Amino acid sequence: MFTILIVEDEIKISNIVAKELKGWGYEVSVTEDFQKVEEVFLEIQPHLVLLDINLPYMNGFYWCERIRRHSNVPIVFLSSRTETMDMMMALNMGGDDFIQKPFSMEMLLTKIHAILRRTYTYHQAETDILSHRDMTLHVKKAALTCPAGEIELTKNEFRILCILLEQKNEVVMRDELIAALWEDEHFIDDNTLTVNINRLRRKLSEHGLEEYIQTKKGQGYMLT
Amino acid sequence: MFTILIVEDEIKISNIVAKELKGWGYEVSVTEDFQKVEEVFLEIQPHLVLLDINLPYMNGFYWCERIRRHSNVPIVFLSSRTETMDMMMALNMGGDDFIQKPFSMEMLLTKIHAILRRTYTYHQAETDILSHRDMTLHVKKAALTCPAGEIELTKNEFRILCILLEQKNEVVMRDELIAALWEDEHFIDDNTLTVNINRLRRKLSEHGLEEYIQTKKGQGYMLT
DNA sequence: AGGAGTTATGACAAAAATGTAAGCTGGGAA
DNA sequence: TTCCCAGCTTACATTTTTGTCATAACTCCT
Repeated sequence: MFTILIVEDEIKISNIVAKELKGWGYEVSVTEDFQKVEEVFLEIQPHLVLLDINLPYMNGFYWCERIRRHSNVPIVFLSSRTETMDMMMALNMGGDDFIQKPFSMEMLLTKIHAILRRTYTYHQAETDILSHRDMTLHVKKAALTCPAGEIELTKNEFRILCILLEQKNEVVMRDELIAALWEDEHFIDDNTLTVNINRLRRKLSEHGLEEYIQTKKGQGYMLT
Repeated sequence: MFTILIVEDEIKISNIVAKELKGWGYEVSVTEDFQKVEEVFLEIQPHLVLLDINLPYMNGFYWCERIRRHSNVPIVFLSSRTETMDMMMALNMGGDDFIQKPFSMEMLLTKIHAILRRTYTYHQAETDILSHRDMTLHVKKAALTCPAGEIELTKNEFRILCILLEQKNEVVMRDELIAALWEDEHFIDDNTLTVNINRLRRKLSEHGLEEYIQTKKGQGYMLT
């Protein structure tokens, strides 16, 4: 469940917003005690911050800057100022969106939803995945999928493929691979890498992924 | 460097925008051939899509929906329609932002920048590392480090730890773990999971990480 | 305390992964 | 052509990993 922190001095507004958000299943904390924004923030570790710009003690930009020193939590600014400058400043300081008062609750919800989705839902799925042509590596499963099905990878195969995928369309030096796989064990047979590449290639071929790993003679390997 | 795909039928506009974006160091592709949006998309694999809503062949919503079947790339809608409904629809369909024409180039750049930051910059460092207390899992190396040094993990240990780390401070059900590790092999011994947890625990203990994995009886396991 | 249900542990055999050695290939240089 | 060298392939022994079983330990009831 998502937790949202509202930093707003107009209690009338924060009450309405908090109630509405709670109705949609969010957990909501409100603070008007601006001296304590950071304490509250650390305590509840919100998934998103709704931050009014016009605050009595220090303005929203100040708190945004403070929050950004330690956290990448999404920040949505609220403001009755309509100047474009404010809006751009908010975004340039690390804010994620800007909503002008008065706003419709529906719009607020939609924007919050979109940002939470972008921040938490999408990314999680995306970063676990490295793909290239017909193969998809599910990093956190250490398994590969292709049109022919799932391919189980050993630790070595997984590591090699990760490195190649991270630098696809670039040559990865043999040395770099050896360093990455065997760290300090410098007594490793140079041919060991070749054998491991061979085994990976075979496993790919067996599942219809042929000639994915290309040899760059005298240098290393490359995915194409 | 970031690649941006512009899908826009008014060439006047796309030219101006493309030129401006290029000036800021983005790589830009433009398409007005809407039959081929998907081909172009797959070919260039953009980091962000600028999508006009009012397109002659199929509208922007349609393409958004098509793109979202395969990709979570950020999508920013452009539209001369100002109705709130359009804007909300755009966000609800998986869009990330909505810009009304006519727009200032500055505003467009600011928004694009904010979204790219949210999508790619913030999380990058965080994603291949999962950590908890004294242990750090380097996801793409399938290896764990702790004050005592590096801990080699087997495939099963790695998978279990990934799942626990992704949901740290939450109980992970035994069923969930079994499903994640053995997918369809429903003839797996239920105790097999216990044994694997046991082995993982032992390996952690041997490196000074004791009592990290807590048993929640009748439910599953939890990292604390 | 007794008993049922759940989790932990140790042992073991089967399967998989890994490093190394020995010989092979194929293309470029002499 | 012949030779050389980087990389490839096959084979094999060793080490790891893995699933299962049998048994122990624990927890929560009554």
